[in-house]
Amino acid sequence: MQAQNTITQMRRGFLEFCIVSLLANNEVYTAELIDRLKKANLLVTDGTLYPLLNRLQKAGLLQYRWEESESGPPRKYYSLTEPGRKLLNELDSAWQDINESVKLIRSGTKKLTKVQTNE
Amino acid sequence: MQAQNTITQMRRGFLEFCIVSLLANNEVYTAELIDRLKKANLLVTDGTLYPLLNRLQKAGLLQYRWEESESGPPRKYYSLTEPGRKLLNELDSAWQDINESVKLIRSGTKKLTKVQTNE
DNA sequence: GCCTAGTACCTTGCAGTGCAAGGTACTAGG
DNA sequence: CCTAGTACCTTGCACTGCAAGGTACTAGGC
Repeated sequence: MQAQNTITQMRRGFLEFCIVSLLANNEVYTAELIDRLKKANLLVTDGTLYPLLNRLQKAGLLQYRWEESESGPPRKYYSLTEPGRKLLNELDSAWQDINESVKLIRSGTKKLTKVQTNE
Repeated sequence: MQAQNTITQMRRGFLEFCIVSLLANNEVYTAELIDRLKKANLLVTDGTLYPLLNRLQKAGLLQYRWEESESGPPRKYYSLTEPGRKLLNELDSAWQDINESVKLIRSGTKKLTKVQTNE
């Protein structure tokens, strides 16, 4: 599966961007995050998420707070720190830049693609 | 540099997408590709590009043709194969999907971010 | 013929990531 | 106790971008 592999690569990095975005306004715990990402058509497993969250937390970008649950073990509610907010802004810019680049490249392509695939 | 690292991740996959896009209409050789990517603000080194092109070629997505140069060694001009064109379409869809997802997530974020950063 | 500079192609090794699989620990109910 | 459900975490694999270093062709000076 060539395409699938590339698409996985595409989603790299955005995942982090999306997560930081989702944490920008709410305290959220992992299962909730997975759920929200799924609603935006980004399928992620917890084996992906936990290392990512831990990494961001150790880097000082996230903070967490334990809260007990009535239906199981306690939950870790994450939220952004001030540096995390700064990162979010940087990623937002980067995202817009990349978007711009892709637009630029794609715009020069589409017209000619049509002609060529016509053959 | 946390942000820089993430941004590198972000560009993963897109690079492949951009390259396939650039090859959609023209035969291009490596140095030319680097140049065009640079014009779209995507800085890439040849150490990144050669393995990528070789990989795509071995997967049957690209084909190449040697052409002699007047100012040095011969050049390898790449172009898309039919499966490569198919990949381009798939990546295009994936790109739009991701774009949609990010929009969805970001739209829910921005409003509240403003309020919160106001603190 | 030999040397240097310029161009083009390619390989190796490192650091970083997503993900599947497997593991620990808490709660509730029989 | 034992099972089921939930939540958190770790390990190992495959893959990638990139810096650094290498090979090979041409042209021009001597």
